[in-house]
Amino acid sequence: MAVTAQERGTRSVAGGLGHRTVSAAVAEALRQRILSGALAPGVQLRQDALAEEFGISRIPIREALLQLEAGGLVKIVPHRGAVVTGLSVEEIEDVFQLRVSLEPQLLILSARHLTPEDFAELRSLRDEYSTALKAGTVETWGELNRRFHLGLLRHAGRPRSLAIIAGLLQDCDRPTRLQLSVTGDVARADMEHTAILDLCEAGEVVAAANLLRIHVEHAGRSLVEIYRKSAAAV
Amino acid sequence: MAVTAQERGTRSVAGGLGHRTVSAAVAEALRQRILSGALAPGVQLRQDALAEEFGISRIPIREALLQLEAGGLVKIVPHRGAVVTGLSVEEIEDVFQLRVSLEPQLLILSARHLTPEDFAELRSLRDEYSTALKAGTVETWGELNRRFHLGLLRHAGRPRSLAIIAGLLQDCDRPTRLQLSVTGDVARADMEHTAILDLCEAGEVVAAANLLRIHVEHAGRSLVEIYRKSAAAV
DNA sequence: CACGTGAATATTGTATACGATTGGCGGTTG
DNA sequence: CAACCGCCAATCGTATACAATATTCACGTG
Repeated sequence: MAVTAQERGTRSVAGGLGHRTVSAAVAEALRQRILSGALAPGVQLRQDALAEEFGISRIPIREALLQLEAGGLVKIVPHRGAVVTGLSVEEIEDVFQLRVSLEPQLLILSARHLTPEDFAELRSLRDEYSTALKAGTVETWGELNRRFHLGLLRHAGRPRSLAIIAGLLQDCDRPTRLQLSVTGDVARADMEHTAILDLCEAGEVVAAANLLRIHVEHAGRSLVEIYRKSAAAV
Repeated sequence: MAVTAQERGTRSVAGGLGHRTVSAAVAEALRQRILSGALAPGVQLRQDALAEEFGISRIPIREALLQLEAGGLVKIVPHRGAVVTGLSVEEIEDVFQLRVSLEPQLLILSARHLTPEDFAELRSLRDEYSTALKAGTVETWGELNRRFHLGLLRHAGRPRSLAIIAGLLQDCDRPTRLQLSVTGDVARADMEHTAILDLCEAGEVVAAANLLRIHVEHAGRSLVEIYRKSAAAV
């Protein structure tokens, strides 16, 4: 067993039309809406409306909402419905602090097991990423960044840690769009990704881990600062 | 009608107080069964059987299973049902490694904000805990240990970290029963809990954090060792 | 005029019924 | 004798229907 986190790399990301159940498909659709910002924090999701919109019954809607609650994207209150969640500044700081605590440590474990194929894939991701940034297609950035970071840590042999980090990255994703569309940290992140890759390939795992730590620290600080300025965050 | 476990609790699940929905009550009932070991890893949970046993429809059963999947207690495969999950040795090592990385750090943040009321509660928990151990009532140990550790870290101001640690502690819980009924680490854990409390109250937060780290490290090593010996772990 | 109270309404929670998918079994065939 | 194919039973997934609960608003009362 222990197959909880592996398959999501190959299957669930795979394609929109590969879903075996309706509820899973709805969950994915809603997930993307929330992550893309189309459904803002605080919005209430009414089962009837969603059911009618998707042309299905309420049962799969309910199950999809439960799956989303598992990922922390909505909060369900009995008899009162589901509400899209948002992160407070404290929670964002916490998420980045966790990433700082965990990611470099895992990179040290994972780096020396990265294969040439892994490096090829990571470079490809980085390229996609910088292309997407130049094109201004912010929608895909979070996903690409997530896959990049997870790809780096893939071979750490720590499945539970990886699952946790996947969740943290997803939570970073939503607020990060804000950061990216505003600041110039974009280019910096791109350069840092490249540098981390180079250090890993050169076998300088400790230096790579340090840079990764700085990379995450900076992203966190920058994001928190922006969040504090646009103080409307719930 | 082989198993009518409904009798053991005179009140029907639907009438259980504290739960506002049937699905939540079922989820809690199943959770306790899994955590207590009554439902071993690998066991398949059939919705029809559970529905009949609880005297309710399959819908709340399904939703309860989804909630359990959120907590990682079962794995649901489309069209093939839910199976109780077990942790591999690697995952257990990972869980304890995560606790080692996170808990001491949070204790440093939390310790100086612990109030006299907090200390009173923590001492009470520790007393309950040692009493339960002398009485051999292993069932409650996990819950008490969880509340003790979470209570220590309560004021760290890191909500997300706390939620993650809560999950880690729950995952430690199941395999830990094994450890406790076998080894003599019981008394040691009790003493360490007391010592950690004393150091916190004395303001020696760094020393307390160090001891906490050692405490968790030892529990992890001991458990992994036992797991490796009784190699039946799935 | 403020405020508690009650019924009406909207929304969620659960039961029942039907359809879809999976896995196994027996028959047939090379 | 082994392997393949189609049928059948078991189980899960979804739709429809009903019940329970929370929210809203009008109403009467202090």
